[in-house]
Formats: sequence, structure tokens, C-alpha cells
Amino acid sequence: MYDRIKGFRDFYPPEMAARRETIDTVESVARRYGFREIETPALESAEMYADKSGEEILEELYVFEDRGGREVALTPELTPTVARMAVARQQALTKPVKWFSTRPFWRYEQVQQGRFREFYQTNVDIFGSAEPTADAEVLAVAADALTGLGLDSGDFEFRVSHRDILGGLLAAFEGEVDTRAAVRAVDKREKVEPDEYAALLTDAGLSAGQVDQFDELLATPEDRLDELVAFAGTDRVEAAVGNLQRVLAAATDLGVRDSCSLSLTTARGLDYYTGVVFECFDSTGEVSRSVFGGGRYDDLIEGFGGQSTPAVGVAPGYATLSLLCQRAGVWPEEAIETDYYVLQVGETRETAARIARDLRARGHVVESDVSGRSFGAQLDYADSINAETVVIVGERDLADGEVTLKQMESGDQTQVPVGSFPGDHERPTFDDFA
RNA sequence: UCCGGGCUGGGGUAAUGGUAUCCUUUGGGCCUGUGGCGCCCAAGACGCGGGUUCGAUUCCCGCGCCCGGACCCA
Repeated sequence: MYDRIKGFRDFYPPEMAARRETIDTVESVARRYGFREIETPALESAEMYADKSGEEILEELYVFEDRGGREVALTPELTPTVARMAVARQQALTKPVKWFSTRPFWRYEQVQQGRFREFYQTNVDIFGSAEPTADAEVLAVAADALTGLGLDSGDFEFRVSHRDILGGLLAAFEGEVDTRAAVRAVDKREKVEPDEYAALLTDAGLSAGQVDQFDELLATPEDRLDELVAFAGTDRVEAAVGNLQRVLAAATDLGVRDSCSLSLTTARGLDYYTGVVFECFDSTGEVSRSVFGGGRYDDLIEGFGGQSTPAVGVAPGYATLSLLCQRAGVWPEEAIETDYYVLQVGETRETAARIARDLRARGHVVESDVSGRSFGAQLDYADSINAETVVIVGERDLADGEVTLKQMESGDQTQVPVGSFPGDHERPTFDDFA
């Protein structure tokens, strides 16, 4: 016996069925918005992540030297890869580029609820549009996917913010402020004690008075965003607020405004976000961590050596998504379904196989004995796979040119001429011959 | 990397310093013809290593894994 590697999971049929259904739902929503599927490598140059996020990041990745002496990493996220792909074909691709991809990613981190070392996400990205409608479309794909899974808009909430509002406000304060540290502090606001939160902001360069003022600004409600513009008095904050308002207006047009709430304390950890950022949360708070997030990252493509290309995306992860669905009671139940079981008694293999083939050709799920089992054991098995109809192909019936059709739920059965089964019937059942 | 809890057949459990209970499950048989039931038979466990002990599944230590949390979340 070998153990499974920590943080990696096996998915047996019952769980896989639920995952398949969930992934199909999310992908079909993306397709409906015109996103095209891409497939990407599991390995990328480790340098790509180091350049983007610093050498320290390699500590959290699966990195190794391949036989050709290349430093490679198992991909921890998709964004650098799609950025690389977009840059490679930037002249050829018509804009906007709209891509999606579902696949595993790997990070060497502590296993916790909703967090594994191998995890699956569907990334949905738009390149080449800086319009608020693009941000809103990404939000809409995410919201439609969740409702498609059976959640209603009251089950989840997108907390929406804007990087330039935070950055712009911080820049408007007197004195030197470490924006990155301050943004990190904001991100922690809900998790730490007020004193500690204030201390973090003070460390970032704000005075005690400024901390209070900043905190008050962050609590500004949606209908008074103009006050932020007035406070900062800068083009940057004015533009950011205007942009955020247009994104929310576009979200209204797309019918997903109800799922969005303004939350200036939502910062997202990722440094590459430049505009609107959002995170999806469980409305009940029962799922304590962020379900997934997304946002605008206009500078990344240029940073990868491409032409300036605005981009916005979202990446639902299935580990946390399943937690949310389970909490809401909409995680798919496995229902093993089999349309027909073709039961063999005696030397009837040829006829049984012909019937099974005919039924499969009609698109049905059909099983037949592959274990040389007895009549009773076959019936047991048919029951265990929830076969709707059992076609009994036995020597005695066959001598009379007949097979027996048994409806499992009721136990009713009837004789059918073997030559007319399945005949012209698309989906023959007991009722058709009773 | 750190903190807390846990680990007995595939799943769920009981007891125990002297190798383990029950349920379920799985395979086979009764069973080449009404047999989805039932009955019978069989299979299957103390996470790994070390220590204490005459003897450890039980007590101690380390590790592994699982669950939850912190950090982190690019």
C-alpha cells in the first residue's frame, strides 16, 4: 500500500460526478458569454514566477531542475501563463481576447479547509478591453455560474473595491506612506483586533489621526463616493471612483448588481491588480474564507514584454466553491443511473451482445455481465447500479424467440419477441410492451 | 514554519498491558430461469518507527497522515 501525497486528492466516482457537473455548469456559462477554451502546460519556467513575484515565491512552489537543466515550476496559477500566451500572439489575436480554462494548479502550502496542494480552478479572462463593461462581464460570468449551480443571489456576495481608490487615498495623506503595507493592513482589517489594525497602519506611515480618518473614509457608503473624490482632490481618485461607478452600472445592466456590494476594505493580496478587485464570500459567513476572487490587472501583459494590454479576470476555485454549495445545500448528489442491464442466462452471449449494442447505439447507458455471474447475482448487480430496465436474455425464452423485459422498480415483466427488440423503439421500456 | 484535536478491517464501531466486538461492506455458494429476499461460507484492522515491559493495539517519544486554526494566499 502506498499513501497518497499530502494535499493531493483522489476523486472517486460519487465525488467526481458532482465535480464534473459543477465544472460543466461553470464552463457552459463562460461559453455562453463567448469565452473560448484554452489548455496550458503544467510546467513553466520558474523564472517566470520569480520575475513576477520575487524569489521568495519559489519557496511556495513545486520547483525542480529537469533533466535538461531547466529550472521549472508546477504552475501555481494561470495568469502568468495566459499573459505569456497573449504576448506571444498579440499581433494575431483579435481583441478582445476572451479565454477560459479549467485545470489543476499546485502550491506547496499548508493544507486547510478549502485549501489543498493541488487544486482546480476555472480561469476566465478578457484581454484588450479597459472598458467597465469588461469588468462587469467577468463579474456576470461568475454570478451566473453560481446561480447556475443552484445558488441564489442571497447565498453569496461579491465585495467590490478598486485598487486606485485605496492607493489614491493613501497618497493623498501628508507624509510618507508605504502603500503596499497599508493595503495589506486593510486586507487584514476584519481579521485582527482594532488596536493591531491601527498599529499596522501606523507602521505603514500614517499618524494616529490619519488612521481614524482613513478608517472613516473606508466606511464611505456607495451613494457618497464623491466625498472620497473631494477628500483626495486628485485625478487618480476621481478616475477610480468614476471607473468603479461605471463598472457597477454595467453590472446592473447585466443583471448581477444585486450580488455586488461596495467594500473598500477588500484589497486582494495579489500585487498585480490595478483597478476593480472583488472577492466572493458566503453571505451567511459560514464559509469563513473568500470563495474566490478576481479583478483588473492592466499592467501585467506589458510587464511580460508585450504591448500595453488591459486585462480583467476571475478564477473560481472548486475546493471553496464546493464548500459554499454544500453550505447552501446545492452540491450535486450522486445518482448512479443505468438505463438497461442485459442479463444473460446460458449460452446467449451473441443475442445479448446484439441487444446491448442496439441500445447503446440509441445513446443509452447499458451494462451486461462481464464477470460470469449467476442469474441472482446479475439481478443483484442490476439493482446496485439502479438499472431501470433489465432485459433477460435466457436460453428457454430464446428457444421461443423471446426475451423478458423487467421493470426493476415495480418488478413487472413481460415477454417480447426478440426480433422486435429494440426494434423501432428509441427507448423501449416495460410499458411499451405490456 | 507554528498551534490544537485525532488515527482499530473498505466504511462505522466495542473492549483491552495477554492480537480484537458488533454492524455494514466485498467475494463466493445455495442459484442455468423469477433467484432484488433469505440462509451459509469466506475475506478484511490496531498508521509507521523506537522506547518501557515477560508481553504494547493499549503507556511514553519521534515521525507520517487526517481534521481544524495561525502565517501566507503571488
